[in-house]
Amino acid sequence: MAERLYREIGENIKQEIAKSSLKIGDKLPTERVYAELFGVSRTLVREAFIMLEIEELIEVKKGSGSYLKNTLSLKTSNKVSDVGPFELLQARQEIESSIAACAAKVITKQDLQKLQDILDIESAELETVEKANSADRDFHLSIAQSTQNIVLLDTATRLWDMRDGNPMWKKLHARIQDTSYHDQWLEDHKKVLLQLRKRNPEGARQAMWQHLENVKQTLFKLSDTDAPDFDGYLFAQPHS
Amino acid sequence: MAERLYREIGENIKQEIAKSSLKIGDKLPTERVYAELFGVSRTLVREAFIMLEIEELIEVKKGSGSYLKNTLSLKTSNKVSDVGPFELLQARQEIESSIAACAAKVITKQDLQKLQDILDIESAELETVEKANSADRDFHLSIAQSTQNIVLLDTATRLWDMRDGNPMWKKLHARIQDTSYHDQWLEDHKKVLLQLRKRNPEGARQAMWQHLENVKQTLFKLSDTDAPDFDGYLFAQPHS
DNA sequence: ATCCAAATATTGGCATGCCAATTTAATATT
DNA sequence: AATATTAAATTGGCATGCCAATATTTGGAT
Repeated sequence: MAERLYREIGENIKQEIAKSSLKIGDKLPTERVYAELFGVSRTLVREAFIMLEIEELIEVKKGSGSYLKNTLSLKTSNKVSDVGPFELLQARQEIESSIAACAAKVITKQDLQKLQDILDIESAELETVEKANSADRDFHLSIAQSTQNIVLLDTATRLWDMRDGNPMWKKLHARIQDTSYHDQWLEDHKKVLLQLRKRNPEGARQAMWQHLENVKQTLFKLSDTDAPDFDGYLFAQPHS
Repeated sequence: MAERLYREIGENIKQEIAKSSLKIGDKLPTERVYAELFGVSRTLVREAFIMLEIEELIEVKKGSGSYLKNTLSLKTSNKVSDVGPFELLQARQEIESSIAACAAKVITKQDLQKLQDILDIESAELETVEKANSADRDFHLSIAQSTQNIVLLDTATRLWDMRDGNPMWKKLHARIQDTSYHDQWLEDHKKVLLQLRKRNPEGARQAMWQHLENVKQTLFKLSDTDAPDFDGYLFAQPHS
């Protein structure tokens, strides 16, 4: 695996911590103890400790010892980069439906007009996949922008852009362009906009929820026909 | 400051990278170069490199060198980092209440026990501000973790950590420790946990919403007594 | 017996030095 | 001259050893 050793040591230490019943604030075994336990030098353990410290799992105090600070990061490899499309969509469903509800409360006429313009583009200009994709993104992020909350916009943007980092998504996306689920989603978008026009928070939440539910279902069907490639990404099924 | 040296070295290296016009993929100066530059041992620089590697800023290759991987983390002040406490809390209210609702559907007994443990710590151990703050963070993020969705956990973590980058928050936070709003919030937390126990999504959503509403109101009052310092941060008032 | 101070032990901080992987330069081979 | 082979230099990997901060024990004074 050609991985740097301190990472392996760090992961091992995480597991040791998880196995033991250490509580937050408790003192960890010393570097020397782990060094002997794993049969490596203390330097390496120290580096692993630095890793855990950066991950805010422990706190290191000179002359005293190291202390458990946080039990969250224990689950190995919290890498967000290689998260599956379904897990990502699940998160987007939760967050974006809330954003839609929030937007419904404060959306301006200009924002509504902008969304309408985007819908017009989506209706007409289905030429290329990129165009459609870009319009789709515009629609979702414009709603986030309508909340007038930079943090919400930033969060939505971040979630959307996570797709691009994942190779699985491209496969799924390639299949989407063949069929015309765009029509379904266009209808979804219209429903969302309608609720936003009515300034109905719960209606907007529900409409956005349903939209992303439809997207999930569509992707699920697609992945079903291409099952082998998507092994390991199905664990994060919608749980409702 | 009493900060570990490798952190300081790491920050210095970040600045050096920022000053120089290195692009992604470019080779960094060697550990030995930095060691001589800063007048420390290579071990220390190596530790700083590990820090940057954990932060996904660089990639270290044995025998070859270290390479710039990501320039995003360099920006100490991302556009969102200097957002006001109220705008941030508003966003957290929207998102974390949804997360709570989501968690209520799938939370395990272990997760519930863990939350109870955290509450116990919050109840008893109000010694230092850091402890209380750490427990608070643990409570909120543990709920996010209970959703078993890494993206949601990542999002919640990101939102929480935005506080630390903002100087305004520290001022507010300094005032909070004086008074005992902790009791109020502890009660809020208990209510949230109760709804999670009942596995009542809408109850959990409401409880978390109310909790963050209370936090907002508290901060608003505090900032009111210290009005001049918070000019420019009040634009993002709760809009409901 | 209690308390305080000094001695001792423990623990992380850090520098030095040698090893292994890789890259680069030199040299041989065609 | 081009290419393959080999030697040298570069670079990160890691262990050892001593230093400094903290914690613990000891012993004497009251």
